[in-house]
Parts: sequence; structure tokens; C-alpha cells
Amino acid sequence: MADRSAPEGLRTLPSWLVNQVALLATRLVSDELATLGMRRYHYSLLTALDERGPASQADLGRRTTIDRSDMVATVNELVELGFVERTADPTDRRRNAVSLTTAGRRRLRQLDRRVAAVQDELLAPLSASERTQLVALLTRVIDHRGAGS
Amino acid sequence: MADRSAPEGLRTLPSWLVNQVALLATRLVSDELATLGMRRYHYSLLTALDERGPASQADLGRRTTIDRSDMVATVNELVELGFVERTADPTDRRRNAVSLTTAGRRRLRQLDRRVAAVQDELLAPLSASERTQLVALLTRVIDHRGAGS
DNA sequence: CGAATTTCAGTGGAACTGAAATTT
DNA sequence: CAAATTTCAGTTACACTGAAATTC
Repeated sequence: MADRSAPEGLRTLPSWLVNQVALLATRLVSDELATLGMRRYHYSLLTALDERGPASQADLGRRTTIDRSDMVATVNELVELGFVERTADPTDRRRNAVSLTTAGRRRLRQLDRRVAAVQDELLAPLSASERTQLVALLTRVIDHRGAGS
Repeated sequence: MADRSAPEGLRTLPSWLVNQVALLATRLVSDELATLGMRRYHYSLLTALDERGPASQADLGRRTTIDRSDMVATVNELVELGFVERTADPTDRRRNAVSLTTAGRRRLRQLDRRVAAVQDELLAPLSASERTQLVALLTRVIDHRGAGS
């Protein structure tokens, strides 16, 4: 029975820790989404469209931190699945106007429920106020870069 | 001037948040290590060896969560760089005994300093006690899986 | 003109799988 | 025999770059 626990030098290193948690979170979410044949980029994109309405691919990329290049493929896939539409933007012919279909909105509701359940599983060891704390701390780390720095 | 901020549905989603922070952390650490021609797996492995002494590759994999397959390549690279040695384990001929060289120990000290500086940069927006809190919360999430469940 | 958008082609680190060969 | 270890050969999602074509 070999020692399975990580060395202190890693266990206490914030960048390593946050990566391990992210890895766990990604596994849980990806596995759940995979049961419906979807990936995380799909979920992010559907969420962005649902909340803020139709947008260009460049704009969606800024909102979701999905690269312009991956955005092309992601929209392609969601169009193929019938969850979004890609139409020409009449006011700016460089842009595509990407919008949710009814099926897309319905699928998103379904995903929301499942993803929420996964969050609960991920954060099972934490109390409600600890979860809030964790989210607040992570948010401050993210907001610092992007706004400031 | 397009909207750069992520939708609430993502901004408040723990799995998304922790992934964004991990992404930032990875960029900072990787960029720093890259200035010395090294990657995160190298640092993890050197740390594990320094703290707990020589070990087989399988054992090192368990300690660092590096896959057995990637471990082969990682050890190869560190041997090539002169930072670790791979010798046959006399007590079990299936195993390699991987150990730190003097140069490896010296390099690790150098990396430790730089990686510590990066943690400070990553957690700049948080106070000392908030950093401790964050580490504690993340640790509990990690420890839950692996020990329990 | 410069700047923005979309698209394509490709890279790279990380995480992972399956299977073979060896040894315990 | 089953189990563990090392190694090789591959895959996948994700993050990212460079460059072309188009349009503002």
C-alpha cells in the first residue's frame, strides 16, 4: 500500500490546489454533460446566449473566454445539434448573429439542473456559508486580473 | 467597446470559477517555469522527490497525480536535464529507483523561490488570512474525494 | 488606411486509455 | 496464477497562435 497523499510542498501550494480542484470539477461536469453528448464550451455558450441575447461570435468569445478560433467550431457544433442559429448580421456584414433556438433554450434548462447538481456534489464537504465564501474569494482573484493589473 | 464580463450564470458557478482561477494560475506558473525551460510536471516531480526521497515511478505517480504514462516522459526529460537519476531497484526488478541529483536539488531551490513569488502575484487581491481560508476550503474539497466517496 | 470579424490550419501541455513485456 | 511496474502508442478537450479574406 503505497502513499497516495501529495507532498506538503504541493498540497499547500495555492496554484497546485486550485488546479486539482478544477480538475475534479471538470471531470464531474464533463462526465455529466457527456451523457447528453455535450461539452463545457457548449454549456458556456448556451448560457451566455440565454442571458444576454443574440451576439456576434467575437462578442460571445469575450463573454465566455472561448477563443475566436474555438468559437467557430463550437457554434458549428451547436448549429448542427439545432441549439443555435447563425445568421448574417444586417448592420455589419463582418459579423454573424448567433441566437438560441427553442430547442437550445429547452436543452439549456435541462443542463442547468444537472450542472447545479454537480456543483452540490463538488462542494459537498462545505457548508452553505463556506461555499459562498469560496465563490467570493475566487471571484476576487478573477476580478483583479481583467479589471486591474 | 464590447462587454467583457462573463454572464452571471457562469460567474457564480463554482466549477467555472475555479477553472478560470486555475487557468490564470497555470499561465502564471507555466510562464515562470518556461523561463528556465521547465514545465509543471517537472516541478511537481522534483518536489515529491525532495520531500520524500527516492521512489519508483508508480509511487511518484501516486504522490503527484501524474499518470504512469506521462511519468515515463517526465522522468526521461529530467534525466536528460541532469536533475534526476533513474537506476534499477535491486529489491524489485520491475521498478526504477528515481532520485534527485545535486543539480536537481539546486534547481528545485531556484524554482521554489520563483513559484512562491507567483503565488503572491496570483493571490495579490487577498489578505493573508483570506489566502489561508482559500487554501483551507480548497483542501477540504480535495480531501473529501480521495479519502471519502 | 487601420481595426475588427470570421475562418482555417496548426501547435502544445495536460490528462488519459489500452496493451505489451517483465517481474513479483 | 493474479497483481504490480514500466513502457509505448495513441486519443481527447482545451487553450492558443498565425494568417488569410472580408468588411467597417
